[in-house]
Amino acid sequence: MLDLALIRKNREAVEDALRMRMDEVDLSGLLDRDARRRELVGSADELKARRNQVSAEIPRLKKAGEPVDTLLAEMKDVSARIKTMDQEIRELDEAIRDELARLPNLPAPDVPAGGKEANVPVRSWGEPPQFDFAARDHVDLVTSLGLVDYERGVKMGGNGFWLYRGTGARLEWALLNFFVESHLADGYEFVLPPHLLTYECGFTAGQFPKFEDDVFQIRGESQGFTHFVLPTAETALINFHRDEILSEAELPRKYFSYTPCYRKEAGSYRAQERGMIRGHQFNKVEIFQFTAPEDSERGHEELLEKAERLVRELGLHYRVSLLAARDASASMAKTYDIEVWIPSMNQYLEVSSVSNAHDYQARRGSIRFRREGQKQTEFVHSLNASGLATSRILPALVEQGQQADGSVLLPAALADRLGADRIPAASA
RNA sequence: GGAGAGAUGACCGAGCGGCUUAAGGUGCACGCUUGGAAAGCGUGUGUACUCGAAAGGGUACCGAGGGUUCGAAUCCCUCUCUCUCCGCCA
Repeated sequence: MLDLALIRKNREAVEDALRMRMDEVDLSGLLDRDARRRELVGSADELKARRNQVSAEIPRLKKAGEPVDTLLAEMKDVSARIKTMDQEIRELDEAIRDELARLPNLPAPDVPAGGKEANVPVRSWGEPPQFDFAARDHVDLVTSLGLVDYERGVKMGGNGFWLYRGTGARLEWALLNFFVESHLADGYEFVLPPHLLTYECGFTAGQFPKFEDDVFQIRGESQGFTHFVLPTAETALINFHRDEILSEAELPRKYFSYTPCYRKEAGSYRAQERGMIRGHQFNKVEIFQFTAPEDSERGHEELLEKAERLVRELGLHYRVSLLAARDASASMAKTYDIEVWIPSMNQYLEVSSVSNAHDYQARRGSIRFRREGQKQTEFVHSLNASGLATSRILPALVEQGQQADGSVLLPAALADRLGADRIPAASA
């Protein structure tokens, strides 16, 4: 959510920034409603002050035996007018909040305009592996090695699901453990949140109202939308401190979660994205920070470095891009993507989005802090990053690590956990 | 799922139509006191909107929403949540 006071003061600048993300921007309706609302609040408050004053007067006059009939009549009228005004104020409040809630975040000053094509390469690490044999793709590899069972996964969950089995399940678990231990070592607090969340959680995250249809919704018999299944742990973690006021000394707060992530991905199936590149359920460890505004830039770089380090320690070739305004999530001011190389697709795919929301989510969820000695509260900044999602790491691992004999070499970080430095070729 | 109880400020807790500017206590902050501390005494102690350059006003908020009334924490209605007991269950 954007700051309405900022919009009032710098309408032109805000509209220009929004145009980087929206085709049509016109805030005049919003500002008209805001002006009308403030005018009404002023008049209604005056009438209420009068009412309070007279209400104190009446029992005094009665006690003194003075007549109060004219006052009572006046107050009856005053109360009726207040009621009408309050009603209109409520309607305006709702309209303003709704309109404000649908506006995306302002891109940070160093974010390039444009869509995907305008993304800026930041750096890359390693080299794409060269194969002197016929390299296989991840679907072929994980299936023949007995790591992932797509057919049985689909039998259980339908299209878009898979299951990990045997060594594949152990590999998946080892990856997640590797991530978890890395964040613990860096002093992040481990949080295992509910997976079914209330509407309010999705609103705070910036997921709702715009993207209500992207998540799996749980509906009650008559009350409609009661919960949704989290599409990322970010939607849970941002709500950790919702409606709280933190002290300056408590910042930054650093958390991480492991959860499966559930997404509808309706109509997004592409033949190229078969396997586990885009499914309805995948595993992810999410890292999160709440910081003071002046520290969020540093926190953002810290999260980027943490996520990158994980990919590096897995020995995977990757690159980092700064996303252009229209390629990043609408809630975020600035986002880096870490993309890992998938040889069979001849393409880099996102394994981590590292984002700084500035105060956009904090405003939606009223997450504030107070500086030492200050009375006024301020909104915190919120930052999130995958650290990491496994559903593209595993394909990258098996494809980049595959050997001529059909086995797959494992990086030390995983070999230690699995007690073997390679996955042997399928015996058949 | 059944039955009952409750929701008041950072916390505990009173209040049950105008004597409430939400009593009293605890905590916290500052001051007095002290060699230092404790105790004691004093003062202060929320969130938000709005007007204002500021100083400072005004308004709202006693779970949420609506109603009755000149006036509601207090009366009425609806909803939500929490707790206790019983049942079922991983």
